Amino acid sequence: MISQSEENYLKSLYTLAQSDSNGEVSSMELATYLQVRAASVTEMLRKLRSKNYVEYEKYGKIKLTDCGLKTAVNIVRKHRLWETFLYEKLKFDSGAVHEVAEELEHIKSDLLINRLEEFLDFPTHDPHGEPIPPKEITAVISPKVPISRLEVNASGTIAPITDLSPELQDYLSSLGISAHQKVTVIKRFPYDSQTCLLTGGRHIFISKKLADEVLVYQN
Amino acid sequence: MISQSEENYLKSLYTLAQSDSNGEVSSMELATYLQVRAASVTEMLRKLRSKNYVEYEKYGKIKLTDCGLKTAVNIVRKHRLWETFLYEKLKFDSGAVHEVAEELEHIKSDLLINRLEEFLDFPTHDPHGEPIPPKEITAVISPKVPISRLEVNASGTIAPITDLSPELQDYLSSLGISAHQKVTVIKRFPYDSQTCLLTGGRHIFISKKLADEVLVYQN
DNA sequence: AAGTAAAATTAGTCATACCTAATTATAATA
DNA sequence: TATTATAATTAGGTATGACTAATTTTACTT
Repeated sequence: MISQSEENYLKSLYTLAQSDSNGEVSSMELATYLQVRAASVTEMLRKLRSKNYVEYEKYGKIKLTDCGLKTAVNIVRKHRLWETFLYEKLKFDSGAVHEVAEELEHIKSDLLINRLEEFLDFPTHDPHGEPIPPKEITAVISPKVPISRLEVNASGTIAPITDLSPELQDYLSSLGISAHQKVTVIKRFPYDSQTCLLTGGRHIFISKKLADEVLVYQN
Repeated sequence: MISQSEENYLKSLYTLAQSDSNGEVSSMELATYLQVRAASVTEMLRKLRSKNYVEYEKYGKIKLTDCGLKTAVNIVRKHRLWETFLYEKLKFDSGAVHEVAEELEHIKSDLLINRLEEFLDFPTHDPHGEPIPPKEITAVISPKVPISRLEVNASGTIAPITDLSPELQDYLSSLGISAHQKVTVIKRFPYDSQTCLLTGGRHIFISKKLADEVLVYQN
């Protein structure tokens, strides 16, 4: 899981490379921009390298990897969509949107940002006139597993349930379970394999039979 | 500045006290609810006490102070307003709103949450039917100071500028400065007291004359 | 080519927020 | 009342992400 700090470093790396003439970013530039010390930058670069977000050798050039670039662009995309929301819908002054968007950009939900984009009617530019990068075409088909296959303490996101029987859909909805919802397995009782889930701040108990039917994306 | 964890503890304390018959919350209950160990709860309680959010003696009862209660209610308010937004505007399933609202509730901007409430047309209940607490009547008149009085590294939020001359308002807007905007003093040059501000990710230089005129709320 | 200033790195420290293991206090029960 | 189980606390440890101070490397200048 990428941290807020890591995201900020990646975004800054990307932003600075864009505005710099040569496209190269130094540690000092990063440190000044992020208002931290050079030593902190060095440490973070080592971590980002270990996670395959940047390439660099010590005293050498800093370069985003493909993965780092994708991640950075995605944060910029989120930032600009939130700025647009604040300006267009909440009537913020254009000067005031940045600060709040700095926080909102770190909210981790693809569904959220895609729905927000749709809600804003697919804007192409933010209030400052900067272009909003398009959605990453993630043709990654994440494998689905039944809840019964999730281990205790593991989490998953409920997959669309439209291909289940209407009875089952009703039952799930009455239990308070719906698509896109994050669930965590709290406990499984050996006696009858009853599963206790934590979701939406509540505990829900489901039978083995149901847990075999409902699929989740593992996270 | 209150941290995200501190906010979560306060909110949980409030929520558990509401649902419990006696209104008393034990450390173990908190630990289970927050999915942390009892030792972590003890530590956090000591910290919250030192910040005057809770009252308690060791091995004694836990009780929110006035300030702790206000803070907790405010987080619940933000949570429920965000849930309403996700459900009403972004067409989230009601089961899926909680998880994302758990993150959104920690965004620190009074302006944001008040504008969101207005945008949603002052809803009284969230998608689960829970009441949305009203805005805290904070008759606290925060003192305003001119930017020239902010020390280096200090931050402030630009106060409404409508009582300045139209010329000055134009000038500020051309510099990219508007009300509600957060600014940080990066540097002040002794020679002419020119001030360098960081705002919206950009550096802006303003004269002593201007810095004397523009007022900020200190944060 | 040598000297120096700036940039980058390393080593060691601190605060936050979690953890485990061991201990102490409280509450329930025989 | 003595025992015992549960709850709460303390002590000590980990990872993150910042810091300062000291050192090393690079790059510029003469």
